[in-house]
Amino acid sequence: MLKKERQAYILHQVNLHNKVLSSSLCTEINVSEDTIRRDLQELAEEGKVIKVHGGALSHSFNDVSFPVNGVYSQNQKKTIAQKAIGLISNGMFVLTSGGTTIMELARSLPPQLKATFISGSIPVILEYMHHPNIEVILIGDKISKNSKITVGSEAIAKIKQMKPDICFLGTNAIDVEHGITDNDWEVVQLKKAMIDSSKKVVCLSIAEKINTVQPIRVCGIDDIDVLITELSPGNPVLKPFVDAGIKVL
Amino acid sequence: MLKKERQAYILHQVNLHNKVLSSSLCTEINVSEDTIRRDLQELAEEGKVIKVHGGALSHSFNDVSFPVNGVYSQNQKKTIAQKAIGLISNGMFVLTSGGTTIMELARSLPPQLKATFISGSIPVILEYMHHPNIEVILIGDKISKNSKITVGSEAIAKIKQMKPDICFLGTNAIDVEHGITDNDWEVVQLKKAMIDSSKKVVCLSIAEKINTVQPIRVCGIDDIDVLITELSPGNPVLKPFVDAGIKVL
DNA sequence: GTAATTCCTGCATAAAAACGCAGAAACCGG
DNA sequence: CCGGTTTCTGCGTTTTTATGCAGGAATTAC
Repeated sequence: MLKKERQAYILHQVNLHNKVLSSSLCTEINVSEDTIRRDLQELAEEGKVIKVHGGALSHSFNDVSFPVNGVYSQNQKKTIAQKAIGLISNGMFVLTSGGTTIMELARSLPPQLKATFISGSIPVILEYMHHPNIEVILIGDKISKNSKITVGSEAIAKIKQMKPDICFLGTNAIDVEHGITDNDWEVVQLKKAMIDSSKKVVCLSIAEKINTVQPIRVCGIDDIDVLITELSPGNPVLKPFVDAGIKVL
Repeated sequence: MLKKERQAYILHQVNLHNKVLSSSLCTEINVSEDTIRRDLQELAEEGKVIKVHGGALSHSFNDVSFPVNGVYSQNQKKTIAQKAIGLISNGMFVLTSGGTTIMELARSLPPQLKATFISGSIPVILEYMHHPNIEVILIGDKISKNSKITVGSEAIAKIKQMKPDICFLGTNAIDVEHGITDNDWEVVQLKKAMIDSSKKVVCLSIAEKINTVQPIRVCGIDDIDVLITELSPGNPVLKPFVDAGIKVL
């Protein structure tokens, strides 16, 4: 087999599977590992693959998945934020959790909106503060440095005293069977309280998180009134939620 | 599984869920905890995640900071902050108001200090959050967009429930005859509550504000235990305060 | 406080890479 | 077709890398 031919084959494999192992290539093509290594090196120098210890990766693997500066999947989250804004009207009391999706919602609020926003998430509160017309209520308590929200019994007690018109939950994982789940015990306690207090519960989730599960349960899907993703409501992936009686946007 | 591949997976998980545990990752990917830890360490060095005890956090909304516009008389305020820090010891409950002098205090806190800091000022709270060892309690209520602090009866009620060891007040105007005065009614209400609750009241003021008066009265000088300025305690301008029984630093 | 995790350091091992070399194959100008 | 040159390939050796393991220190949780 010719060198060029071999390299073309390797390139094809990389693009097909996003990854190749030197070891498997050399048995497939029946050449020594050195040859494969030299081929990969050449391809890497030409920028056609990314060489790593043990094999090579396709370009798409490495670059795309990592947002340098901003938010992961920001465009999807912007879409979600726009849909969510449609549910808010003037004069409403809106309770929100934290998370990057909610941040996106906060940034996208139309300037003329007059409503009251309540949250315990510091980054989200900062966004709300920039808005000219909304009132901002901050839920106080001990601050969790990890999640940048106030956590504890005081915060939960405060939430339970309220009866907001609508509640937006940034979601970590959602599944038809297990409902909303999360990975931080304190955050879960807060979200539970938020769900209990609110007249209407809206769950914001990028499609990637649908049908994933985390260790701690927040609520079952029965407790959710509306589910918003960046997908169109007719998408098959959302059908189980529609069937369960959730309004999907 | 290739190392890069694994790291890409980890990064993806972090971006998706904002937080990962080393323990759960190592069962998911089926490698030893050491490997996961080394991966997280590398990713952290590349600035792609933030490593914490037991796992890692997403970078996305973790470095919140307030736009800090040039602080007026910063050097004097640094001097004041240094003097104020001398009054804080490990284990104390410290209540603080807002204002740039307090900001300077927050920034200057020694990293090894372990204490609990309480405030309703968003910019100050953000500074406290950057500190590795202090606990931060946020007083919640409606946010005043002007002064960036929480104001209202809930906030005042919360303060009244506490009995902090010491209270640091950033001062707008102080005068031997009229005591501490200010120009924002809501802020004054809060400061009054803070003074009432605290075992010890420390007033931080740059010399420029001494012997000035604002329209609304916070308290008389009898209520002040300690006065800190950038001047030496022997300075003639401070003599009236010494004579009034205030400890001047 | 004490117990349980988690972290770090050094080390051992196995896998992979780099290097030099030599034989084989391809190329090329006559 | 042929000698000379270049390129390619495989092999053995040395280096580097990746990973796991054991212990003691540090941190966190109860």
